[in-house]
Amino acid sequence: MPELPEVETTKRGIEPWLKDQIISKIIVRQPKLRWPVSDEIHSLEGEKVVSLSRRAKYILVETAKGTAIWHLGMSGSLRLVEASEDPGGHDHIDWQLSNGKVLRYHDPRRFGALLWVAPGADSEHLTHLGPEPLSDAFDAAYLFQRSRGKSQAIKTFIMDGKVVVGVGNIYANESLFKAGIRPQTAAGKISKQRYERLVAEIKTVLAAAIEQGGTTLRDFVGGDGKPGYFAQQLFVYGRGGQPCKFCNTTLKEIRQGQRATVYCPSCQR
DNA sequence: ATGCTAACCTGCGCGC
DNA sequence: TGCGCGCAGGTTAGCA
Repeated sequence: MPELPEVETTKRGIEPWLKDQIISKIIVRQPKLRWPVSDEIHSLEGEKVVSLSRRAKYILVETAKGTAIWHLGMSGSLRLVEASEDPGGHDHIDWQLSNGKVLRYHDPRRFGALLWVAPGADSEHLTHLGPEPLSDAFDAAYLFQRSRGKSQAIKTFIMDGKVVVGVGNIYANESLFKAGIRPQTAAGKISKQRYERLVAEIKTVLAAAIEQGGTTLRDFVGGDGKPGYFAQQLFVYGRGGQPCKFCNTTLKEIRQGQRATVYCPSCQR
């Protein structure tokens, strides 16, 4: 479930409990995630957590003996639990901490990952990523330039992590609605002016969702175990066949690259 | 190079 | 009540 706001919320939620703590022990009950969990992850045992950071939808936990990189996939969550709390189904990984707490990774679909990279090394997964959507590097000039000559639909274009990271299916739908752009439009045919609007809406929508702790759909919980409250503010995602909140036109639902796209045929041109 | 499809995996809701 | 089908927040490999 996690999109960028959920990942950022998770990172902020667990950071105070992890930073400067010693990782006493790492228990991997199920190593078969998106990529197998390497045995080298155990080199973090006994190490102090120096810092946490986020790049795209990855959470990086740095120690002197290497960096752990979490990805939550579609259904993953990370939260702090008491050591006395028994693991349940799909609780694949525990990090026992020196403060007595346990960082517990839960992921029914196992599309997530826990990677280990050596100190000072770069992960292959992070090296070819586009700019962060909330950074100054992501602007209309950049998107306009990157999109010239592309016949690809604007929606799949902005969901491509090599173009810009962190724009998942929910926020791609929402920002295209707010920008008034039809999702099927070829990226290469969109004017600089319309990209100005789109970039502004992507930044606004993501920032607002982070502010409110992410979007809760089915089972997401942030690092503190509390759900987010953005879901009721969605204009199009999950609302196919229902009336547009602006103009009352029936929202249309189509598929683009096996993902649901919902848009307003009247507001989005 | 570009852009689309299938695949990874489990759970849930819906229609019958 | 139970069963089968379709769908779900992401990402990558492979193919035309």
